[in-house]
Amino acid sequence: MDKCVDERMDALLGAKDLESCPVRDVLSRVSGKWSTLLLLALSDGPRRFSELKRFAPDISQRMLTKSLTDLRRDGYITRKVYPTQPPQVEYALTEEGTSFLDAWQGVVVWAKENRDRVHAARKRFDAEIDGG
Amino acid sequence: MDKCVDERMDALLGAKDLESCPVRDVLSRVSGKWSTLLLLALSDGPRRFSELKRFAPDISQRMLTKSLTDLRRDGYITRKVYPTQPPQVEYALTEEGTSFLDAWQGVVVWAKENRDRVHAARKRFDAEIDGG
DNA sequence: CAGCATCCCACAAGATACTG
DNA sequence: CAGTATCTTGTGGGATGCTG
Repeated sequence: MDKCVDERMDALLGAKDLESCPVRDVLSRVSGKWSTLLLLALSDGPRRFSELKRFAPDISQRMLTKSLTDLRRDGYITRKVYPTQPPQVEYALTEEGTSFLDAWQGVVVWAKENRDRVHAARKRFDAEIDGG
Repeated sequence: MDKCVDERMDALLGAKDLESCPVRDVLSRVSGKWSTLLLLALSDGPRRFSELKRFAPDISQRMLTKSLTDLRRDGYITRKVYPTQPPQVEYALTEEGTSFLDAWQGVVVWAKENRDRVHAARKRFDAEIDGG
């Protein structure tokens, strides 16, 4: 069902050679509330669990763990355990994660450049509604 | 609260001159299940409500209406009503919508190019879990 | 320190029925 | 045809407490 959506999505993009859900499938992992932020947090280099938590204090521990696991599962980051006492765990971007971030930057830059336009549009729209 | 997240996000991107939530705020509108698909559907030219519905048969009418309204509110698309009987309504990309799609294409292309890698990573990860 | 388990809630999204 | 209104459900995410 979602499959056919992606087929149409692909049709629009010029690639007809698909057999299952290419785009939505991949992007779903990265569309969560914290995923891209965590990838960005790792873009200067490896970070420990507690460093990431400090970086995003408003993330719940549950979601930090979950997001990191999901990103790891899809190959965006690695996890290295140092058998110290207490234990240390270090997360780092893979090449896949780095190349994704490159693509993602385009969207982030767009969002920043067009933020005012978007807000203006919202204001206009809401005013119209009020006006009648 | 989300504000500081965006500040950190921006810090990572090198822009410190912010005062509220620039990135997440803008992207939230476009992170829905249907938004980008509908924008893509409009990329060949204007489409009527029923055409969009046919393009994505698995969208509910409620979500089609809602997504189109949201996109319109943020200035990505326009809505033109032709006073015929029965009525016709035509949706079209704005320049803002078009330029967003340009940025978005980068991510879509990445997703398609890296789909196999992502799947392979998932398989590896799940196998490890099983193995112990 | 770096998690996992459990409970809970808000909100995105679907289903269905009705209207100008 | 192009919606609106209402009810319901699924799930992303938060809060809290416990462990190696």
